[in-house]
Amino acid sequence: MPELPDVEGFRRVLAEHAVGRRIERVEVSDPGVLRGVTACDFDAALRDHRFREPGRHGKWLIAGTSGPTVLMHFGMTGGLRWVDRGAPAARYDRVSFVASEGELRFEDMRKLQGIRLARDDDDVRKVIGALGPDALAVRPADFAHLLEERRGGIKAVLIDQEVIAGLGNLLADEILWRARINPRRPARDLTVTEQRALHTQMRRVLRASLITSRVPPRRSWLTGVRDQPAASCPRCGTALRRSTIGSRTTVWCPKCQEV
DNA sequence: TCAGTTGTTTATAT
DNA sequence: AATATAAACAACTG
Repeated sequence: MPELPDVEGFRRVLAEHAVGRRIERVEVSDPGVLRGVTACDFDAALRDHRFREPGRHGKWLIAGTSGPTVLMHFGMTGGLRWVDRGAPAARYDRVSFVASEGELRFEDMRKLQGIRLARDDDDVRKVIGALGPDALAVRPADFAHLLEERRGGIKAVLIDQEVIAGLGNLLADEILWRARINPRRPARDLTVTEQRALHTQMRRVLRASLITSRVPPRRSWLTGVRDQPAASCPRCGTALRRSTIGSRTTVWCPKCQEV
């Protein structure tokens, strides 16, 4: 489910299929995913405009057009597909941007987040401006500085979108496991070596995940074994531990990631 | 029936 | 003030 690599995949769907296409109309089958705008106004604002090259910041997809900008957040279950015109609706299709060559479909089972309409750059900034730098763009020195400013545990800091944008639960656990850092270590207590390791592993995990547009559940990765009933560390074989941090399940290796 | 789910926000507690 | 936790959102799955 959507973390930075997944959203980057959705960005590519838009970039490969929808850029330059004229939006004939927007069909809203469930207005529950539209935030701060009615289906009628949304359609009217976008009609006859063309998609431009899309951007992304953290988990937000920034879909610019020749008119307003569409901001999409996929929550835990959202997705974006390009389909033939008039293709049968999937179970959780909520909004369809109809062009003459095909349709861009926003789907989302749980509707935890949704779609916003930004009428100008200022509207975009209201949403994106609250976020920290994108996880793929942050430089090592800035990364270290961000960690030193925070008092909380390192995992809570990594998934805080106002610190760094794009990391979710799976990515944070995977990155900490690779960097051999305990998720409850205070962020400001990390040594310079640990800060560097964390940044390096963050980039490495993200780059690998971008290829498949998801955190790959390979058995050599924490992500590949974390949901097994008696999961053991792919690196050392020690039984993995589970606990809850920030109300989400955290998995780590008590041997590789000693406090 | 119950617990759990890869995201975010809000209320409450520390 | 900052940090941590739980609940809520909605709709499933095992």
